[in-house]
Amino acid sequence: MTKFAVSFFWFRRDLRLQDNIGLFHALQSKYPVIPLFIFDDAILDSLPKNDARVGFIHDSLAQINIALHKSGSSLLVKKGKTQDIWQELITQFDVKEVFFNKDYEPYAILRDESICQIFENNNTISFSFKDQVIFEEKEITKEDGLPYTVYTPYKNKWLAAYNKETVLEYDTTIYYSNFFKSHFPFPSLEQIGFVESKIKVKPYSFKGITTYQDTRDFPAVDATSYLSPHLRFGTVSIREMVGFAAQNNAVFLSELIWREFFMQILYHFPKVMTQNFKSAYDGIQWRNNEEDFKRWCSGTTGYPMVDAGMRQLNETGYMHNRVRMVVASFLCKHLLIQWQWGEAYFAEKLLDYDLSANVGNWQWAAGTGCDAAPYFRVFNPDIQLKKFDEKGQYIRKWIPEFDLGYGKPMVDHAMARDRAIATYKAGILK
DNA sequence: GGACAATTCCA
DNA sequence: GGAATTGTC
Repeated sequence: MTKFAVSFFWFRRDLRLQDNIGLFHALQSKYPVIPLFIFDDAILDSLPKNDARVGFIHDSLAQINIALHKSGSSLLVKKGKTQDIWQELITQFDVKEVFFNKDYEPYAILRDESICQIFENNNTISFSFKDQVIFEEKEITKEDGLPYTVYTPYKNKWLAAYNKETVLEYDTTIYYSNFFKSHFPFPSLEQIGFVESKIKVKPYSFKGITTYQDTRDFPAVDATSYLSPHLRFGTVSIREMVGFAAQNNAVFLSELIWREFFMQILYHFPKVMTQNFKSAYDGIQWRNNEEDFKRWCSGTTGYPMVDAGMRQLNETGYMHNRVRMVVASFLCKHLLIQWQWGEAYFAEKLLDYDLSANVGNWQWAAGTGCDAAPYFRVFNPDIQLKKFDEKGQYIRKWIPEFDLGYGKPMVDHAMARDRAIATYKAGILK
């Protein structure tokens, strides 16, 4: 039996057809292109069966599949070990070329190296592209070529480089006729081994970007852009969003630059996944009390701002950014629980969970990170509440029993603050 | 005297 | 960012 000579486009965290650089190049291959997604066992095995992010991936793939039907094509969806799937595909098809967009996480880098070895052994040519970011890890560096570890100079360099660059939109639609004609079966979520979650990813809004600097500190005002899960899974193009932010809101743009800042930090310092960026902080004697941690997770600390945030997270997979800072500071400073515990909890719950941003921001809150909050900065959850949710609308939304007499704080603020500063002081190596 | 703003310290 | 201290009406 002769095998079809084909090319593949491999979707990973770029779940869109439009303005997708790897796909744009794939469709100009001289072979028909099979679009592929692999549900990777190495990632899925550790997730709960109702993980909302898997549901979102599945929904996004379904939309891509429907769009492909219009060109007489369809998405090939596989589940298993990525290596095994590719071994199987190269026996089924005469795979001439494979195109994909680069992913910069340590696991992804190793995985892609091992897959590219398979391609090489099969005489398959592979092409990878920068699509997920404006500037990748080695494009914005100090004059001596070393990576930045302080945000502001990184940002200045980033902006200067961006203004010089012409960022194009990659129109893939003109090449749709080069998709491989097919009607691959599309698996249900259950066939992937998951069930639907009550938690859903919301659509993003441009309005949230335009009003960002005026509304971002007030969690009761639902002015959130809800962009983050879409950037995480690539259901929008970063080029489009950066372009819009650059035109409309410099503060929002700055947040998108933080995203790339933390991505390059993770790339150059992969130890930050598990260890303090500042090793001088390794001597801090964390209390790491399990009962305290449970109260934090469940939103029953007795501090309304903290509890409302954790309940919003548990119920929706989102948490307002200001509140993220408050709950993170509370865990690390008031409870003296190491940031890794909070990081793991956010990783499980957040719809927009991204490894680089999660460890970057947790280490920022703990004070252990690069360009982090100073150790003596301890957010006062009650003052934060007064400043940013003056009428108590946010806390009442997530704590319905609030007016029925709310519980006592699990720790006294003044005591916890002094304890945190003293513990850090004693633990930070000179 | 006390309300509130500005300043300084916290490595 | 918060708390203590100092300044101002």
